[in-house]
Amino acid sequence: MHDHSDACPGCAAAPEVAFARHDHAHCASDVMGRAEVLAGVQGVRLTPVRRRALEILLEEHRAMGAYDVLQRLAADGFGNQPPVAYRALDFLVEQGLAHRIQRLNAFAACMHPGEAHTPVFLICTGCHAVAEAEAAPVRAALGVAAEGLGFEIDRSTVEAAGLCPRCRDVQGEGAAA
Amino acid sequence: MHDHSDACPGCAAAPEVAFARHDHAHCASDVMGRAEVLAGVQGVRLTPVRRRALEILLEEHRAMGAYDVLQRLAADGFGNQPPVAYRALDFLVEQGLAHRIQRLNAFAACMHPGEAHTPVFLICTGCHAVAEAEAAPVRAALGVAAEGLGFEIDRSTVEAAGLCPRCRDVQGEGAAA
DNA sequence: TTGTGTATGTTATACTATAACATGTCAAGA
DNA sequence: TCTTGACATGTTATAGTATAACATACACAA
Repeated sequence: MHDHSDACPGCAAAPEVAFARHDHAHCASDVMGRAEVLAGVQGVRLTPVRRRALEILLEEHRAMGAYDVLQRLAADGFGNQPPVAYRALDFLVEQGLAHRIQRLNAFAACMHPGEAHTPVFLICTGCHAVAEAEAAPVRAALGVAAEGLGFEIDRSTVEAAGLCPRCRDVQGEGAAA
Repeated sequence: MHDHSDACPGCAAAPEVAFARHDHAHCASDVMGRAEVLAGVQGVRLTPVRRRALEILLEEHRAMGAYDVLQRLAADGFGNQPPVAYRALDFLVEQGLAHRIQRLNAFAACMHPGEAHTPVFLICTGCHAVAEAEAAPVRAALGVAAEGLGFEIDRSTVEAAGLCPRCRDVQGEGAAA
């Protein structure tokens, strides 16, 4: 587990600790702060329900279904009908503050808000953590493949399911025992 | 539009015509033939409902929702409850005869059965055609990104939405006019 | 023929998502 | 101040996607 002094070198800034144990609360507050700033810059409003939805995603640090988020929001006094959650989540996705994980029909907080990216997602099937990985080389390869067919890419989804370092170790121990 | 003599140089074998007009019926029967052989080799049964589901996907040459397939199956005298379609489609996916397109909650026939692959999908938002593109370089890049985080990839999904050559041309004309 | 495994059919239900409309909030301009 | 308009939230209702559970049928081997 790494510790923090001033700037958070955690999951938001350093991909190599995405799956490592760390003071995620710090990362979360760091991301929240950046979200505030971004919303101001982009001229959109990070209203209570939207802010809370983002906090929930950050607290969980994993992909959550819209109905899971809804339940949490309702518990906090917000509406408890599906559109409440979907609207907040759609807003976050539009503003680049959250991502939709197609494979899971779920949403996860963006750990790099403001860096205008479409990341590659690594989804751990053991602990359901989701990390964002370096996407540029993958996109480049994808672009080449598409170009060969005369296809013009607009948006793309790259998601990998597998085991994060910790879950892999645990499984290894289990198999060894 | 290319024509065929004996072996089909069409969409199954030549990615560069995936989006080109061609005698898809030929490709379809070619793929069906290979599916028959594969089923035999793998010791599984390509039963009437499974075979018909694959034919439907091949005829359409695009990603279809399970309920669309179900409707077609029911019209052909098979059961008309969701599990009928899902079971047939799941079977096809398991055997590598079809692919699931996460982004669309839909299924498409595999154009390269037996080549044990997890392709990259190019989904045209204009005509809804789906092509399978060269995946190796993309996977390699993805593997590198995952390795950097100590993540072990099991399965991955790579899907790009955009415009196929024909739809791009049509749109270009529209914009020019 | 009788069991065993697999496939199919059916009912019911769970999960995911959005359309449509009512109400509320807030700031800019008359 | 009032009004207006844009945006946000809340609610009802429904559409779309997927699976659990159980009953029936069929094929093949013992």
